[in-house]
Amino acid sequence: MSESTQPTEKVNYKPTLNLPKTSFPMRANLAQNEPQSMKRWDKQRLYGLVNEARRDGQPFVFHDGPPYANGSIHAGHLLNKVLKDIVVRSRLMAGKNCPYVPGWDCHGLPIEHRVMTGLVESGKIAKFNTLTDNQRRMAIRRECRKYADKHIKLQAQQMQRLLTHADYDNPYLTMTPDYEQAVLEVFADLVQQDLVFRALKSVHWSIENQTALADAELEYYDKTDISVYVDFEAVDRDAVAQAFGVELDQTPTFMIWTTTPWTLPANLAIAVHEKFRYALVLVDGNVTIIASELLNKVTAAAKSEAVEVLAETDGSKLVGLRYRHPFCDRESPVVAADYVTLEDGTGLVHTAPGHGVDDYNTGLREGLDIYCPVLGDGSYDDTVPEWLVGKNIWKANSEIVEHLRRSGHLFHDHEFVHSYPHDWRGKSPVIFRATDQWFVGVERPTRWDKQSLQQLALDKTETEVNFIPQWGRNRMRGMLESRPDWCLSRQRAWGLPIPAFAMENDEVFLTAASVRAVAKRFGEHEGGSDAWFTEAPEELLRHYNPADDPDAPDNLDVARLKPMYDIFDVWFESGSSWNAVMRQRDLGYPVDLYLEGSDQHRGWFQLSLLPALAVTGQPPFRTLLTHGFVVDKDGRKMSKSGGNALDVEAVLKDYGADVCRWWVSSLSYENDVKADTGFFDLASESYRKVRNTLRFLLSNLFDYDANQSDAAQLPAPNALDAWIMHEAGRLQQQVAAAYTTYEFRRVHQLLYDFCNDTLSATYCAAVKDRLYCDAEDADRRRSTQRAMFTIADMLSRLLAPIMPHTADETFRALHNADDPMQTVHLQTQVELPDWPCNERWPSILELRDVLLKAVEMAKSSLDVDNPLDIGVKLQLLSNEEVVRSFEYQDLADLVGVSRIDEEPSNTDVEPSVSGVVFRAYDLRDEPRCDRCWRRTVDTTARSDGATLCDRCADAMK
RNA sequence: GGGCCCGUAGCUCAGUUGGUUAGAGCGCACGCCUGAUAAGCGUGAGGUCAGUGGUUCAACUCCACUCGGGCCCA
Repeated sequence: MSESTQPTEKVNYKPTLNLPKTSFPMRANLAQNEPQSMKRWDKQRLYGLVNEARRDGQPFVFHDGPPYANGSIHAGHLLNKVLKDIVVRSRLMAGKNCPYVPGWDCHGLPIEHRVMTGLVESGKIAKFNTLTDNQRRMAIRRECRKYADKHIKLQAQQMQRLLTHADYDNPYLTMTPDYEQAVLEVFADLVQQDLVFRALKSVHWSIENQTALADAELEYYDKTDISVYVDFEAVDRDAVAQAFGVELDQTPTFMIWTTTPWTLPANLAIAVHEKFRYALVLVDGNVTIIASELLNKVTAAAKSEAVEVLAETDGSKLVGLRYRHPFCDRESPVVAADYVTLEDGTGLVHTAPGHGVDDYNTGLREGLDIYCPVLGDGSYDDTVPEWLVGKNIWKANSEIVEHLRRSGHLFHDHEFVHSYPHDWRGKSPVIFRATDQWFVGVERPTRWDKQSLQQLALDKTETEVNFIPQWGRNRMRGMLESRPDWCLSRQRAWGLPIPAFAMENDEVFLTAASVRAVAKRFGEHEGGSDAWFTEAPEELLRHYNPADDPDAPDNLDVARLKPMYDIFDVWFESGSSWNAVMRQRDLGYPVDLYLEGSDQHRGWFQLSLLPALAVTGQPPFRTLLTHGFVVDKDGRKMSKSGGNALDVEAVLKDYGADVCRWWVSSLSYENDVKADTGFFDLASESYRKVRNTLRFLLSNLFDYDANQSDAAQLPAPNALDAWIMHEAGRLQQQVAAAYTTYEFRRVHQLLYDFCNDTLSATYCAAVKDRLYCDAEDADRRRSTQRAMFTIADMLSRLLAPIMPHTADETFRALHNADDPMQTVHLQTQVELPDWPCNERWPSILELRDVLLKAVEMAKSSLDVDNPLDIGVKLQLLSNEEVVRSFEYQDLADLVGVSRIDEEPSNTDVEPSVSGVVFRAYDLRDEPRCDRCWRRTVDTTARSDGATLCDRCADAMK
C-alpha cells in the first residue's frame, strides 16, 4: 500500500461501523450438536407433530423396504436410508402428507444360522438335541427372536443417528402376529386362485441331520470318490450309424463319466453339447461315443491300446437318440444342454433330475420325471433293482461299480479327489435330493382375465410403473421373462410356517379357507406363528368350518391332522408388506414410491409385484427408484473381509450426519457410488462453505427485526437486492422441482452454487460496504437486510431435507428461537413473490467478469495490490442503455473497485467483449475515505481533519 | 457363460435430437484482503472423452468388438 495516501494521524473508525455479530459458530461440531437436536426433536415428539400438521395435506405414499435384522448398518444402508429420508422430508416441506414407517425383515436363514453357530460354539446344542422336535423348534425360534430384536434396536439407533425422520416407535416387523396374519392372507388369496402347488425340486440334503440345507450352510472339503466311465448301450444301432453317416455291425454305446455312482439308478438322460464334435470310436473291440476333444484323455486314462476313430459328428445329431440303462429296466433319451463342458469326463453327461440342479432344470425342460429313489435317511427306496433296495448310498457306491464291472458296462474307474459340499454342522457329505416343495406358478391363469402372473407383471411394468433410472424397466423385464416358478418353502425353524397339514391318507390339507383360519389364529395369538409349534390342529383351526369350505376334502378329520413344518421363503413375507403394512395400516395403496438398491429388481420389487398382482390386479408401486452400490475408492466391491468397507459409525463420529447427508445429496446415485473416508473431507469442506455463507447472512441481521421492518415501511429494494431476490425465487422453484423429480444432485449443485457463487462471491461481497458503512437505519442497508433475512429463511427450508440439523440451527438462530418447539421441520416452503428485477442483469454480470479480469491485469501493470485503489472508466458504445440502467456505485461494488464512471467514447477503439471499452486506472493519488477506505469522488477533508466520503460523514452524525 | 448398467481433467460430475475452441465445483499454482479471519475474494494451469475398428461432410454422442468395474442370474 502506498505511503503517500495514508492519513497522517490514524483515527479508529471501526467502532462506528455496523460489523457482523453472531453466536452462530463457524465450526459446526456436528458430532456433539446433532444428538442435542435429536433430543429436542424427540422431546417435542416431532414425528407425530409433523404428521398431525400434514394430515390434510395431499398424500405422498412412501413405503420403506425392510433391511435384514442382522449386524450393524453399513455404507449401503447409509445411502439408502438417507435418500429415503431426503424424499420424505422434501415432500413434507412441500406440504405433503408423507408418513415414513420403517421396517425390518426378521425371519430367515442368516439369523438362524448365526444362532445355531452360537449354540454349537457354546455347547448348548447338546441340550437342544434332547428336546422333542417342536420343543427344539421353539427353543431355536426364541433365540432367533432375541437376536432379531437386539439387532433391530441397534440398527434403529444407528438409523436415527443419520437423522432420519421416521416412526421408530411403531416400525413394522415381519415377525409380529399382525404382520404374519397379513402374509397368510395374501397366501390364501393365491391358494384360492389355484396358483399354489406342490412339486419336486432338487435341494442339498443332509443325511446326517435329515434336513434340507441352504447354500450358506455348506462347507466344501476334499472328498475321495470313485469316478467311473460307464457305457450305456444304444437302443437303435442304425439310428446311431445314420447320425455318424457310417455302417455298423455292432451296437455302439454312449460313454458317460460320473463321480457319484450312487446316482446312476436315477439316471434319466444323457446330456450332450449341440456344438461339440463327437467321435464314434473303436476302443478295445467296443464301439463307443466320446467327445472328440476328450478322446485321448479318456483312452489314456484307461490305458487303452487299440483306439480307432470310425467317424465324427456334431452333438446336435446325437440329440434324440435313445439308450438302455445298464441295470435298470428302462430306455432314456440323449438331450442337449449348454452346461456340458470339455474339461472333465467324456462330453456326455449323466443326468439324474432328482440329484442335481442342472439335471433338475434339464429334466423340467425335457419333461423328464424328477425321479429320486433316495429316502431322507440316505437309503434307496423300493423302486430300484432289488440288490440295491434299502442300501445306504455311500455303501452302494462300490457295489454299483462292481455290478457294472461284472456286466461289462464299466469302461474304466479310478479314485478321484474333488471338492465336495458337506453339512456345516456334522461335516458329513451332503447329497442332492429331490423333495416336495411349495411353488407359486407364474404361468398359471389368475382371476385377472385369466392372464398369468408373469404376463400381468410384464404388461403392468411396461405401462403402469415408472422407473428411475429408465433402464430399470429393461432389467425387470429380462428377469420376469426368465422367471421360473417361485419356490416358496424352506425346511427351517425360524420363519412363518406354511400352514399345511398331512391327512391320515398322506394327502396334504391346505385350502384358502384353512389358511385364512390359521391366519386369524396367528393374528390373535400372543406368539403369532409360534402357535403352529405349540397348539394342536383343532386349536390352530378353531376358526375353520369344513362345512363353509367348498374345497374341504370329504374325509377331513381335523383331530387327526398332523402339521407340516415347511416355512415360507422370507421373500414372500417382505413381498407381502404392501398388504401387511400399507393396506393393513391404511397408509395408502398403491404406493407412490419404492426406493431400494438395484439388486431389488429381482428381490423385493419383483417379489412384491407378483403377490400384489395376484391379489389386487395392480402393481403395488407407481414408481421404482433404484440406487447403485457403494464401492471403494477404486470402484471395487466393499467387503468386511476385504478390509475396504466403510465404517459408518466412525464416519458419523468424525464428520457428522449432516456432512454425510450432504455427501449423499451430491451423488449420482443411479450408478455405483465410490466412497472412502477421504471423500467426506471434501464434503466437509463444501458443507463449511454453505455454513459460512449462512453465518454471514445471520451475522449481518443482528440489528434487524423482521417483524418491525415490514415490507410496507421499506422503500423499493435496491437493484442488487431486487436481483438477489429474483435469483432466490428462481432457485426456490428449481430446487423444488428437482426435489420432486428426485434429482438431489441437482438440488445440491443449485444450493451450493447459490451459496458459494451467487451469494458469497457476488452479492455478499458487493453489499458488505453498505451493510458495514451505511447508517444503521439507512434505507439501503435495511433493504439489504430484508433480502438477506428472506434468503436465510428460504435456505433453511430448502436445506432442511438434506441437513436437518444445520437447517434447524439456522432457522432457530434466524428467528431467535428460545422455544424448543420452534423448528424448521414444522414449516413448509414459503413461495417467494416474483420480484421484478432489471432484465439486463445477465449483461451486467458478464460485464462484471470482464472487468474483474481487467482489474486483475491492471493490478500487475499498475503495480496496485488493493482493488479499492483502482477506478474504471467505461466508454459506452452499443450497450449504453444497459449500463446506464444501473447505478455506477452498484457496479463498482460488484467489481470491488472504488468507482466506475464514463468517459466520452472514442470511435477509434475496438469495443471488447460486452460492447464496452474500459480502462482501469490508478486512484492512489485521490483521497481515501478513512472510514470505508474507498476513493470516491465525494471523499474530501472534513472540518475535524478527517478524510471522509459524504456517505460516511452522514453516517457518523 | 447370460441379462442390465457404468468408464469424460488428480477427484466428484455436466455435456440437449451427432455440429464452432468438451464445461462446472473441489483440489492444485499464483496473487489479494485482514471490517465473514481456523474465514473471504480474484486469476490461472490441468482432458488422446477407457481402447480398437466402423457409419458420417462431421462422433464424447450412433454401431461392433476389446479391456476394466458393479448388480442379478447360471
